[in-house]
Parts: sequence; structure tokens; C-alpha cells
Amino acid sequence: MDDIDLIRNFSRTYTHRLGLLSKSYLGSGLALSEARLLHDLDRAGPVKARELAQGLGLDEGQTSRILAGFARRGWIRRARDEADSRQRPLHLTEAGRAQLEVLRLASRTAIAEATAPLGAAGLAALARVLDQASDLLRPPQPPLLRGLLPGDAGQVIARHAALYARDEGYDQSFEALVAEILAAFLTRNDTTRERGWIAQSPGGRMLGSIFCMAEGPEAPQIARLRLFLIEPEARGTGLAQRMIEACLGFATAAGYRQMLLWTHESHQAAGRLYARNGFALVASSPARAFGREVIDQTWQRDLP
Amino acid sequence: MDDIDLIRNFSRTYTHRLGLLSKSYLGSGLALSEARLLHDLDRAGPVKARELAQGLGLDEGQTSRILAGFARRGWIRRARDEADSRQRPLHLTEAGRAQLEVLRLASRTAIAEATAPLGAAGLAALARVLDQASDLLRPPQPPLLRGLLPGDAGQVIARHAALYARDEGYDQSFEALVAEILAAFLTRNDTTRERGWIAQSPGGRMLGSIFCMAEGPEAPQIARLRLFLIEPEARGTGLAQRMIEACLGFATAAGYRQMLLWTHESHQAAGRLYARNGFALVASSPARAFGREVIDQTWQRDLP
DNA sequence: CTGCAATACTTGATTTTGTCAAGTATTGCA
DNA sequence: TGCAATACTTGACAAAATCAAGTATTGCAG
Repeated sequence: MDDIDLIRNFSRTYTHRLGLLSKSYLGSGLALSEARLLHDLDRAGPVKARELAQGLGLDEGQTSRILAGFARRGWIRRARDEADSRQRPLHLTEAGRAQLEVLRLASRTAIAEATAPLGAAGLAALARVLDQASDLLRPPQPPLLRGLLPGDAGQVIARHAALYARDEGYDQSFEALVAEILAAFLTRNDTTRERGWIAQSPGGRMLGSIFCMAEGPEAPQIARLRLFLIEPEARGTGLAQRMIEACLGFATAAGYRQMLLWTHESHQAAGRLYARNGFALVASSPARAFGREVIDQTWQRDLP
Repeated sequence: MDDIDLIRNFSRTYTHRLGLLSKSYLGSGLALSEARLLHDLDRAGPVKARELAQGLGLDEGQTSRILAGFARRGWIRRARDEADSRQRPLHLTEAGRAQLEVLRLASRTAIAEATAPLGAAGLAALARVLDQASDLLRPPQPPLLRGLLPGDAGQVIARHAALYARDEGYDQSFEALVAEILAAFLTRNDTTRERGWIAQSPGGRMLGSIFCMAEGPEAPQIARLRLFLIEPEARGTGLAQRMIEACLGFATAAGYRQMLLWTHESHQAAGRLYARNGFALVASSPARAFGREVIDQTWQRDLP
């Protein structure tokens, strides 16, 4: 079962269990197309009929008839455009908004009934998962950089372990190492000298992580960039650059004079990124780590 | 935005971006209902028309007409039931299966086109997320207990941290502690004396965890049950009992004579579970931990 | 400034699909 | 034996979608 079959499979399960996709609106006397149209009318400014039709993939003729019905029922006002009187910019009236609320309640009831067997916790889990799907389906928005919340460290560990196991064949000792690094970071809790960032999509999916950590009490002027990871689907979007800038900026402000980082030769895209940001390769040595032969690299740059 | 609004929101986004729910089948000349019906006909044994109609929420009359069309095109055979000649048990023919494959390819192409803007990694992420949703929507299947895979330890940490922060207000020192415990467990990698189990749904969602760990070299006969957590939506299903049995069974087989565990007074359901499984409360003391006042409990039982 | 293509929407004709109610044949059972 | 229930079909109709042609208006090339 590949990715596309999984999606097909979901579509079937979903329409089966939540048949409301096509019917729930009958309770309020509106057809699905009418409901979708009414929903799309709910904007700040005026809308053009053609835009609506194209946005929903509806026939223009059908759209025209449905809109006529809305106007008859007083749900929309059709103005006349001063500059171009072919257009009839549409506005939802108060009555239209009220109808939209009726619709919303009907659809909520239908969903609540259809998901009743899941229980409250199951519903919450479903909502969380579907919200992530919505987030993926939306046109990509610039990610947010934020500090760590409960559970983030665990997720950073999980994603490091899963991706490095898949792409590099690392064994579980790598997951142990990452867990140790993060456990120590959280325990020190030195918020003035150390910081972690999570990149997240507007919908809350974790897209990556980066950490600035102190090298240690014996080298107070040296910071280390660690646990820099970006999810595959967020690579090549300029996010990496933003994250590294946040990290360098913090390290500089915190008074460090130098930053180190450790990576592997095989991460070539990462290497180019470090080079572009003023890092230089200062050491390189073959090593056996996490069940694999790798070539360790140490990069370094001075901070302003 | 509550759970139900998130689901509503997903429905809209999904139908908008993957409008194929209603149309893609036109490429193959079949209406949505026809496609769904054909799909549901694909079973080992014979099917009754009424079952199909009810399963899909279709009108029986409509179903009858569509099935007549299928028979005309040679996609199904309508037998006559020996015992009850009112029924006409349905079988998909080879031609019917071929048509189903045509449909499958058309729908795959449509999904591939609609998801093209996501890229391969985005598609994989979407498929992973929607597969979890399918899993939640399916009637619950008995969970699986399995060993740890890469990323599991991280997820165990994340879920402990997130749930205890939400329900008990624990701060990040708790996440650090869990990460430390797991890092040490993975590093020891003592597979004969220690083991962790992940409970997962058939679709792969993590539903819980439990670990049997050695108390330490100074007490070789004592095992400790740790990191026992069950996701809210999987509570009250008997899963906890299965997990504790797996853990006790392993500890006994590994030669331990006694098992300890540590919990808090506020976890009353857990306390009852431990009592039912032969544990006795041996110590109880107020403590300040993870930013909260709690009452620590130690439970203990002998192993056979 | 004229005429023709393009735009924004409407209307009509037709097909497709869904719905409701009545119809046939058969079974089970009091 | 007869009557309700079951399994499916058919007819009549309504709703929705589709295709094509229609009106009014605008923009712009010549």
C-alpha cells in the first residue's frame, strides 16, 4: 500500500463513517453545493460569482441559479459595480450569516453523532490528526520559530531517530545519544546561555529543530549548534537559513565568541549551508558510530 | 476552534483540494455511487443487494437500477439463492474486477495530480497522517504489543511530557527525567534482562508503553516497572491489563524475584490496576516534584 | 468611433441522479 | 390458509448537474 493508496483508503473510510460530506445539510434544507457556496460567500469584501464558481468547481449556470435563490431568500445582496456593470458583487447579509450559523450547528450535530462511538478522547485524537492534514493541504505558509513546549524534546528525539534510521541506517544508540543530549539540556535549563527552537507550520506540525548549547564550563566562549533537523517536506524552502540565523543571532547576543558544530560528510546540502553562513571545515575523520561507518566533520566560525 | 470545528474545517479543505471525492470517476464514466457500489462488491463471497445499499446509505431503488446496469455490462453475476429465491446473491466477474482496476488507476491519477504541489515528501507526510485518521475511524481492533523501533523512545518521552504537563501541570524537568531514563535504557541495551513494549493500533498509532527495567547491579533480583502510559483514547479497554501481564511475564521469565513501581496517589485507576495484579502499596510520602506537590507511592509484589 | 472578441452573468433544454411510494414474488409463521 | 415480513424491482417525480445558447457590457485593434 503506497502513499496514494493510503489516501484512497482514507477517502473511502471517511466518506463511509462521516457520510455527512454529502447529506448532513439536508437537515437544513440546503444541498451540498448551496452550503459550500454560502460558506464561501462569508468574506469581508464583495465576491464575484465567477470566482465562487471556479473556486468550488461548480458550473456557472448552476451557481447563477443558486445565487438567485439566495437573493430571493434575502441571504445576499447583489450590488452593481460602478466601473463595470456586468459584474454584480455579492455581499452576505445578516440573514445570510444567520443561515450560515444554522448550517454550522446542523453540521456540528451530524459530526458529533457520527463520531460518538469514538468517545471524547478519540474525537480529540481524530481532530488533532485531521488538523495536521488540513495544515498539509493548505498552501504552504511561512513556518514559525518558537521555544520548546512540553513534548517537543521527545518529538525532536523521535524524529532524529526515525529519519536517521531510515536514511542512514543508524541504530538505537543514536536515539540514546540524542535523548541524553536533550535530557542534559532540559536539566541545565540555562535560558540565558542556551536555547532551542522548534520550527512549526501555522497548523502546529513540527517541521524542524535547532539548538544553541554551551560547549561547557571549561570553554565559556564557545557555543555549539546541535540537533539541527528539518523534516523532508520542509527542505529547500529557506527554513534552514532562518533557523541558523536565529541560532547565530542568539549565540552572538549571549556573548559567545565562537560556534562549533558536528556533522557528517554525507550531509552535503547541510555542508553548503554551513559554508554559506561563515562556517569552515576544521576537522574531518572517519569513525564508526551508531552501527555505521561515517566521516565526522567539525565546522567552526567566529561570532562578531 | 474546538475538535468538531477542526473536523469541519478539514472536511472543507479536503473536498476543496481533492475535489475528486465527487468527480474523478467521471473519467471512467462512472458516477460516485456506482464506483462505491462496485468497490463494495469486491469480496470473497456473495453479497446481498440490500446489504450493499445499507452499507453505503444508498436508496434501494437506486441500488437496484445501478446493479441492473452492472449486470448488463457483464460486471456482476446475479445468482439465485437455492434456499430463498427472493435473494439474488451478487458476484463480481473478472470483467467487473478489471473495471475496478480501471477505476483505481483513474482515482490514483486524480490524487497524484491534486497532491502534486505537495511534493513527494509532503505526499508521504499527508498519507501518514490520513492513515492515522483511517485507523481512528475504523472500528477499534485489539492493539498489538511490540518491541521498540527507532523513534519510539522519543515518542514515549513526548507523550509522557505532553500528557503529564496537560493533566498534572508537570514542568520540563519531568521530560528531562523521562529522557534520561530512556537514554540509559537504550544505552544498556540489555535485551535479556530489560525490555520495553509499545502498544500500537493495527494502523500504527502508538497507544501506550510499558517497560521492565533492572533495579540495578546491587539488587539483581529486583525489577522495576516504568514508563507505563496509555493514551486517553485507549483507556478502559483492557489494554492496560494486557500490558502489565506482558511485563510481569517477562520479568518472571528473566528470573527476577520481585517487582517495584513508583506512581502518584492521584492516579487512582492505575492504583486499582496494580492492586488487582498482586502489587501492594509499601510506601507513600509527600514530595515536591516537577513543579508540583504530589504524594509519591511505591508498590511492590513478589514474582513466582 | 466602429465593430468584434472577450467578459460576466443568465436562461433554457436535457440528462443524470436521487427520492418516495407502490409493485411483484417469495418466505415464515400463527 | 392467510397475512405480515423480506428481497428486490419499477414507476413517477423532484432535485441537481451539465451543456449550450442567450443578453448586456467592456476593452481594444484598426
